[in-house]
Formats: sequence, C-alpha cells, structure tokens
Amino acid sequence: MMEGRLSGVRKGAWSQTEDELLRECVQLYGEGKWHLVPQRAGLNRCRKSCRLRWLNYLKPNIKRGDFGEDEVDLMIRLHKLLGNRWSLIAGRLPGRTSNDVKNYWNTNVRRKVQSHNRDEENNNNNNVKESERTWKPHQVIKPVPRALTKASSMVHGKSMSSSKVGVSEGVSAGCENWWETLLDDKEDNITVNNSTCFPVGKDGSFELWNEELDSIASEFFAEAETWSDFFLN
DNA sequence: AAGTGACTCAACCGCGATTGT
DNA sequence: GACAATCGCGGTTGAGTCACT
Repeated sequence: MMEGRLSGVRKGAWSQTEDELLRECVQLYGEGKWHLVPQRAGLNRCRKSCRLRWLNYLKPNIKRGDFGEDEVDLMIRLHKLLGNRWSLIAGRLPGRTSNDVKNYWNTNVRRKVQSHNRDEENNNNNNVKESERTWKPHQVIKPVPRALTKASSMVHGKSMSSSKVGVSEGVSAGCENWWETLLDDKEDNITVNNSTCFPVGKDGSFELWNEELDSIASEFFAEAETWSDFFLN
C-alpha cells in the first residue's frame, strides 16, 4: 500500500502521448510487472493507473460501442449465476472489460432487472398472500479462491477434486465440497446440496437453478478442464 | 442561448489476496 | 511466521456530454 504515498504523480485523463508511451512499453516488455511500467515508459503515473489504462482502453481486441442483445442476455444470466464478479463475467464476453461490464450493468441493465423484479413482485403480490411468501434472497455461487498459487497442483492440470480448496463465507456449511461435484451432472449436485447450497423457494423448490441457469452454467463450466481455467489468465 | 438535471464512462480508491524475503 | 511489496478486484467518483426546459 505504498502507492498512496507517491507524490507528484499525474492523475486524471490520459493524453495521446501517454497512451503511446504506455503502448510502446507494453509492446516492448509485455504485460505485467506493472510496478516497473511507469519507469520503463517514462510516465509520471502510478502503476495502477497504467495497468487500468492498458486493460480498459489500450489493450488490443477491446470491443467498443454498444453491447449486443446476446451480450446483454449473457451478462444478465452470468450475473445471476456469479453476482458482481465483473472480471469473471467479462471473461465470458470477448472484447469486453470488467469496467465496461460493470458500467453497462450499473447504467442500463440494473434498471431493467429492477423494474422486471418489481413487475414480478407485483404479480406475486396479486397471487400470493404476504404471509405465504417465504422466498429467500438468491445465494450466488462464489468460485474461490480468486487465484491459485503457482504451487497448486490444480494449476498444473491435476485433478480438481483431489486438492483442498477454500470455500468462501458465502457458501454454507454442509456443502464444503460443492466444487468436487461442480462439473458433474447438475441433478446429482442439486440432490446432494438441496437444503444448503441453493435457495429454497416457496414450496421448497430451487429458485436459482432453473433451466435457464442450467444452460448458462453448462456453457460457463464446459470449457474448463482445470481450475486454472477459471482463475488464471 | 442559458441553466440544470440526468446520464455515461474513464479513472481513482480501498482492500483482500498473493508473492517474495 | 512476520512483514513489505505488489497485484487485481469491486465500489465509487467526477468530468464531460446530452436532453430537456
């Protein structure tokens, strides 16, 4: 946390010259080692600012402009599955950055989803008496740890189920091994974890893991063979 | 044309996790 | 194990732009 102490570091919008310097530096030395970038590039910026500028703006293949219908649809479904894991969501939207996704969500999608939820709530209010409404908030699946150490056997392509992985506080006791069967057939998962990992609906059924999420989860997990596919670039 | 409120998005901040010594 | 340095993430801010009056 030394960055805050740096004095005289330029802030605010980036100039074209600064962009050029940063681009040249990354092309020359590659991505990473961000603490060296300001010095190497001759930029009076902190490493955080450099990293952010590269990742959100200068990096090749970044898609700009409006989100397509399919992208928004995927975003909504991934958000339902992952919560505010913007980097993970962005990872599934080619050319989009986590900042883009977050901004788009906060300005466009959130409103739509909220009004949609309000509509649904109104419908529920019409159909069900307040005392009978026992739904609980959705619990989001939180893949953890966010990153793995280089020493981790999973990183080297070994079995995912044979290694110990921490479980976030968001996952209830009783499903510590949710990750062990994550890639198995989801029916098995749900049966095993019925009362712990997933929210319970009015009649004891699952609200979260419906067919819609089944498809998106399959899509999300299908490409991954090891945990490193989820957590490491 | 001027004022102003809403909106967008690039950038900053704080913090937890990881890595190196 | 303790500590410092670094990385990466999500939340927040604020300048610029747009739409409306």
